[in-house]
Amino acid sequence: MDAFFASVELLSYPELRGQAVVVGGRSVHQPEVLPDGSRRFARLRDYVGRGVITTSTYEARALGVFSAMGLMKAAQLAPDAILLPANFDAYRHYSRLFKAAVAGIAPRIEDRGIDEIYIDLTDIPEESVALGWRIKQAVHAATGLNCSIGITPNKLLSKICSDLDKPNGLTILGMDEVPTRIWPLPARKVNGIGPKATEHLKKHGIQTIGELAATPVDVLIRLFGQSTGLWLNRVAHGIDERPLVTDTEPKSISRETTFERDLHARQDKAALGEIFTKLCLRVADDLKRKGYATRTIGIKLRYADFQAVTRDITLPAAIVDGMAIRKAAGECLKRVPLEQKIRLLGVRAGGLLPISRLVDEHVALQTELPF
DNA sequence: TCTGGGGTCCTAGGACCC
DNA sequence: TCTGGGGTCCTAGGACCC
Repeated sequence: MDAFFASVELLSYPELRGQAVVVGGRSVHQPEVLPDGSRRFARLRDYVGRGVITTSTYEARALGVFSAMGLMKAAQLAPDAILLPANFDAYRHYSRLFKAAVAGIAPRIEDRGIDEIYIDLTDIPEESVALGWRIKQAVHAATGLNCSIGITPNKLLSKICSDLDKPNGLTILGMDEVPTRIWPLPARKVNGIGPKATEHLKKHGIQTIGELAATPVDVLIRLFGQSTGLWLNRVAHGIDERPLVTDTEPKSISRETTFERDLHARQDKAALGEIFTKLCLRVADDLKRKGYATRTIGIKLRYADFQAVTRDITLPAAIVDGMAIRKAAGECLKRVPLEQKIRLLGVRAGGLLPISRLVDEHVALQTELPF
């Protein structure tokens, strides 16, 4: 989906179309409705506090303001940009709508988060351009939103191609076009090559996917290790045999929060304790709502210097209860240094077991009892 | 007042078991 | 007077993605 969060907001605030708009920050900058019915919006320059941009419109991107950028920094680049708070319930609603619209045409879908999917079009007997536009029109009819699509032989190439013609793009690519259309692109465009790998490649004179393809595989293995080296060689040639995955069980459920100001374990003990308990109860609530029990509880701290540490503990039996989570998380907390001030605290539940299966095992156990 | 929140996957070492 | 070879589980950290 194109600039998904911002585009959903524009459905509510059509007068902002064509302007630099960003979504992010803490939710204290709701638009104000004036007596004449018009709305007054917060500007980036008015924002004070921690937070990042989650989405910016293409007009804001033109000013150098992108996702994950700190709001204070973005305010320096685009002080007049409109700032809207995130409204996740609305985004989840439109996410369901667009996925349902696609499923009406092509039911084999892999979820890749709130605003992305892979679609298996293998068995749909329709020419790709027509099919692509039919999907885009169905999505627009259901949501009023635009998306960008790449139709290619595999997930790797489709992901790259979906990005080539944004916004409202449709790119179709065959294997024979990899040298002409993929090789000129920066290696960073490959899903899985992030900032670190990009830097590493650059140090060895590799900038484009073509240069990566031209690098002997044994060189890549020497630089990146066996598995990453082989993988880099394959993706550079456009090869990707990963299947579409239509249903997956979650592996972990977590909640974390960054404080308005850094807190200290001793000076702010009461405040931290309250936040900690709240996080545990929220995780418990999420578990219950989604129907999972957990056997591994973990915590995460981020110190004032942005260094993060994690600790976790695996219990002999699965739990769901909030206070049991709090107790296990408390054990983890004892193993972490607390001299430095803290900016973030998080609680995670791993080793998830669907409660239905847990009950089944319990029943099975009972029926096996000899007495 | 730089740097959110929710995830997945991988690596690597140590414990432990057969 | 020299210490195997698998396998799994647990823990911590880090890269990466949306």
